[in-house]
Amino acid sequence: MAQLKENKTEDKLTRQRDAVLQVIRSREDHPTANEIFQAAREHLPTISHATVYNSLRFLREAGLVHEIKFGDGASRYDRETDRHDHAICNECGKLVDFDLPQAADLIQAAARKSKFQAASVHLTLRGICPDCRKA
Amino acid sequence: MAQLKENKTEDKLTRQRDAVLQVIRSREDHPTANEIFQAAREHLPTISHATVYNSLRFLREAGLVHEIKFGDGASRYDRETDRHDHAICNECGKLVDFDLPQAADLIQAAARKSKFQAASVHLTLRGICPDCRKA
DNA sequence: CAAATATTTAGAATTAGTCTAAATCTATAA
DNA sequence: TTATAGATTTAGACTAATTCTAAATATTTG
Repeated sequence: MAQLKENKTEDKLTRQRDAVLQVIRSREDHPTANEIFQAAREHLPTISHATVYNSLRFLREAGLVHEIKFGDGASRYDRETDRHDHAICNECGKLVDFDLPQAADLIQAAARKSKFQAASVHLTLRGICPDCRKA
Repeated sequence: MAQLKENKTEDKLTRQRDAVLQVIRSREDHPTANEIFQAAREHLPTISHATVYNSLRFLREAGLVHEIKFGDGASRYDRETDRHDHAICNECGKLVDFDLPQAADLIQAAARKSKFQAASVHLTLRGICPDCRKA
């Protein structure tokens, strides 16, 4: 699963990869691969499905985008790569970023309890978003 | 999404549902729907794919099992239904339960930051599990 | 330029999960 | 007990997300 990068061209930001990155950077929300594919096609009409997935893997491994996987279907992609937490609406599925530094502080305690060597921690709140609460 | 149970037979633990529940209860780990299907067939050879999914939904809504959805493929099912946290190994994908009560305590702060009405919080640690650390 | 390597493409394949319609089961009321 | 209505199960079709494959294209380097 872990791979070293040794080739010269392996770290290139090609036209397709850049188009994918620009789509993600231009959006406040967390688009799915398919939404990114649709948007990228407006600039690069021949870009393929597989290339979007390949580009997303490349950008994720390069640390340029953040992948969010909560079941509920497709992975979503986030331009925010700093550590942060997520809230998910149980009604409409909306996904919102926020940062709770106290969650980050629990990393040592979590490592101790789980016996894992910690890489990152991340808190998920489930509840009702402001819009759904109104409705 | 929320549904009230009003019919007489709707809350019955049928033979198929019970077989699925027993599979989950008999395991320390977190099987996928497909693993549960394979195991349930040993006791109930005619049970179908769809019935396993229907049973899992039923058991989840009844609070008898806990569904865990981290991308990486299929939902996993957990006999532990009390609030708890998860650690996921970045190497081998192993999923381990633990409880960090301090994470539960952050629910109010998380609700305040996200503006959501909170239902639950849950912390996810990513890192390297003890087995992979050895290897 | 030519060879080697990397990337992209289109479409097939895979996997998880849902849907459908027919068959079966269960509870109940005449 | 029998008829029937409602619930459940079944097999298989279907959908959606993602990965794989093999051929075509592009890029780098000697």
